[in-house]
Amino acid sequence: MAEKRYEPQEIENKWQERWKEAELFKAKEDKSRPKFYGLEFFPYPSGNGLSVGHCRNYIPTDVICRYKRMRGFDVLHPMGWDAFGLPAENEAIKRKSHPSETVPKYVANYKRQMNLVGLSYDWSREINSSSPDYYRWTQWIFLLLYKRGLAYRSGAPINWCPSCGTVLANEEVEGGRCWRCETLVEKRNIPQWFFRITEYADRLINDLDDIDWPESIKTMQRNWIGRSEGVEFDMKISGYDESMRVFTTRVDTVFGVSFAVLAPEHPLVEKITTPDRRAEVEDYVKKAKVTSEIDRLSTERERTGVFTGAYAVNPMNGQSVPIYIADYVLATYGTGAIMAVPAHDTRDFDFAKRHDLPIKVVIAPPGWDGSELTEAYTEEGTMVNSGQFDGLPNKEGAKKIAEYMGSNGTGDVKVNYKLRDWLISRQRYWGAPIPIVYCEKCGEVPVPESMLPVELPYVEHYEPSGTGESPLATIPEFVNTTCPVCGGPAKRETDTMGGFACSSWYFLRYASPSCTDGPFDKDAADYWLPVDLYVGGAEHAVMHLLYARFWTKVLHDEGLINFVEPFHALRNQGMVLAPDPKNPSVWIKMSKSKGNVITPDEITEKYGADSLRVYELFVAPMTESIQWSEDGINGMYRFLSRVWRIVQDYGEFYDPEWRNTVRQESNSTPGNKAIARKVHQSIRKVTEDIESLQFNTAAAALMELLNELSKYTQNAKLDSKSAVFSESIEMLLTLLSPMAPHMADELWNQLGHEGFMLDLPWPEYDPEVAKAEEVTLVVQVNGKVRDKIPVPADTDTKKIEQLALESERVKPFLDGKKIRNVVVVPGRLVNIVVG
RNA sequence: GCCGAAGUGGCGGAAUGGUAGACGCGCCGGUCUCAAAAACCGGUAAGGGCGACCUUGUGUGGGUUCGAGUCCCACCUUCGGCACCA
Repeated sequence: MAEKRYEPQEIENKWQERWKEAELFKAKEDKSRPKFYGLEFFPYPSGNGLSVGHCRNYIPTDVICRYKRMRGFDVLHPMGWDAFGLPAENEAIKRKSHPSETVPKYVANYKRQMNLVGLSYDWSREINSSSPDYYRWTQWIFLLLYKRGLAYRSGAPINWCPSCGTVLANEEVEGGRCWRCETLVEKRNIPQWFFRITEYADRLINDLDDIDWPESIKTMQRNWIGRSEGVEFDMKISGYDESMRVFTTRVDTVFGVSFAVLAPEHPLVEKITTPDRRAEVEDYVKKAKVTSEIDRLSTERERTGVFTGAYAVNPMNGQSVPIYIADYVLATYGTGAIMAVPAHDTRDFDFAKRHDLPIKVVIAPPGWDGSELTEAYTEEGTMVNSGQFDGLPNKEGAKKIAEYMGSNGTGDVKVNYKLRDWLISRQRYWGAPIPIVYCEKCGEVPVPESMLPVELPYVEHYEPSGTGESPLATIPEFVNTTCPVCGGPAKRETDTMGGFACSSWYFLRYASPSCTDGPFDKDAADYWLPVDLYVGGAEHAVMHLLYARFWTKVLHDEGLINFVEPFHALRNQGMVLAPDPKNPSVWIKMSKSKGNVITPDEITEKYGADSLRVYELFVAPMTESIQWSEDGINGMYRFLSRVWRIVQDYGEFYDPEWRNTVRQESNSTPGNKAIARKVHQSIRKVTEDIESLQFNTAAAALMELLNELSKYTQNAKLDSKSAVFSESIEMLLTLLSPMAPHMADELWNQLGHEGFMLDLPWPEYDPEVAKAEEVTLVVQVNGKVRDKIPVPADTDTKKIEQLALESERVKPFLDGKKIRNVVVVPGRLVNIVVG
């Protein structure tokens, strides 16, 4: 047989064409079979194209989808484009083009690259969030939220990114900076559209218990929502007919209040400040306004604040305490006012020290001798100096005080959240227009469903104005319209929705991507959803992954779907790291801006897509970051070349009818028996590993199988068709096919078969064949290995013990010592305990 | 500071409480070759011994157990997240 070298470039393109012609990856809705919906975060198409880093996201899902297909599932594995939004628009600006031109160009390139890697997407379901067919339904869902009272316009202070020229949601601000461009955000007061995600806070926390997500992401969401239970109560302000309402989670410490604090922005500040304090207070308020955002970034912040001149009364003991304003109290959380208990809160303690305020202990630490505290005591303890509550454990005291306050009307149990409503307006061009018009007579009017989509007009100059006004506001033909209610003159809302609106429901659209009478077909959504496995980066923990859960719950409440969580299992793939060109000993994330990108194009050109795929699967568990290594790829190329060669060298001994005789033949010689055993052990191992997403060890198992098979072919001296060899090579190719699909299909055809391995059933292992006949008995003395004895797998305990004690290697260690115990673990080891 | 994840050869990483280092990379030696590359075969935790073997070894210190990389306690380090949320 003429030896053919393994030239992946030749075969890969051929098979990609054949897969396409056969529509091999088209999702079938058989419905008599189980379904599997595998999904990756849909990317925004960038001009930089895909790197091998992006492939780390797509390859594992591709393997599991191909595997599930062979397992007999109806598989949905779609791909689409997060084409609306800031990243796409910024990129077009940078390249002095228009997003409507750049997006299709970049999409075509992404698609080309994805096919190059052999990803099994059903392209008949491709979606694009910037297409009117799609965003029409984004607008439709906006109106649904509006109808349900979950979308509203408000003038609360919001975060403004001066560089992006738009407002941002809270989730898009990281450490006081814009998450995209790292510019410091400013506070502005511009009326904006919000989604009332806070209404779903409790459900968003509780339902986390039912989904298979990384614990770290769940924790991040819980912390972001930040539920805390406490008590809200009134403190009367001396000399005024006013009181300040405060929130505390430590009502048990209320007898230790030695001052109270208002946020600088609190409306009461103006009213209660005494004339002699006014100048200083106003000065502080002014400073707080200007510097608070920047200050927040410094870790060692001073606990500043000023006295207002007013006093508040502690409702529990009637004591008057001074009221301060301080920027460590936030206007946006709770009531914007607190009771301060320096003895039991570290911030209040610092403030009290700095301003010379009393520190009164009311929760005694265990063994407390009455001395002064050197730092706040925030742990549990016994209540002291707390009137009738003295002597109670503080937790119990908290309950009693809350009850007492409830009964006399001073306070109530209250739950607060850190979560703020989701700000959706953007003063940018490239997004779905918010479907609202403002009529002089009728006021705010939603655009009727029949008039959707509100199309985004094409404009030459779409750059952000930076004034807080959307670029759409400069287009009279867009702005001026008629009121859908009264027909009178009206103006359109000119803000667009942030990109996270588009991505909050796209996974539903794939179920019925061309549905025209709704965002999706209910039956199709109920069949395919929820997503069984969702793979993407962890950076979306409190953005996309939170928003999508919220929208899913709203759609469920409207009766449009029958599930409440969109993504059953979630995994975060690890990053691909490459050396920093500025400092090659440092590994950093592969990115265009750092100049260390490797493209799949150059790698497939050199080694082929299958080598790239196996490399990214093998090098580490999918959730770990990896250090890119071309030597590593070459190793995978070598592995695949050896698979290739074994078919070239021994393919003539392959018999497609091997099933008839294989068990007989495999029992004929020890060599046959051993390789058959390895084959069936490998089927078990690879199956289990793919099921549990441990692709690295699955690939390692295939390498082991190949190593054994190579030895077998060298020793067996094959001279005619062999059922044992045939089973081995067929199983090797089958198990390899989800990871290296091009090579598998090529060799499968070279062995004389038609069609695609994807259409084959996944093999089952035979436990009888996989069973080891002989095991290595490890003999330990006091836990140290002293001998290894091969024994038949079914040797009984007594015999094992006897063999161990008779071992020549073991004897010297028993010499002159008393045997105290012999532990026998059948099939594994013996431990002789001497003393 | 709080929360989360993780520390294993030269490197990436394997190990239901039961032979630590599977598999791969790199390196060393060999075969083939005029030579090199490729390919193939063998070796490769550290220390000791001619050797069979022995000793040590999974971040540190304790503990539980016949037996601990794995479980428990304390600590150290790295990475990721949050950033005064009362």
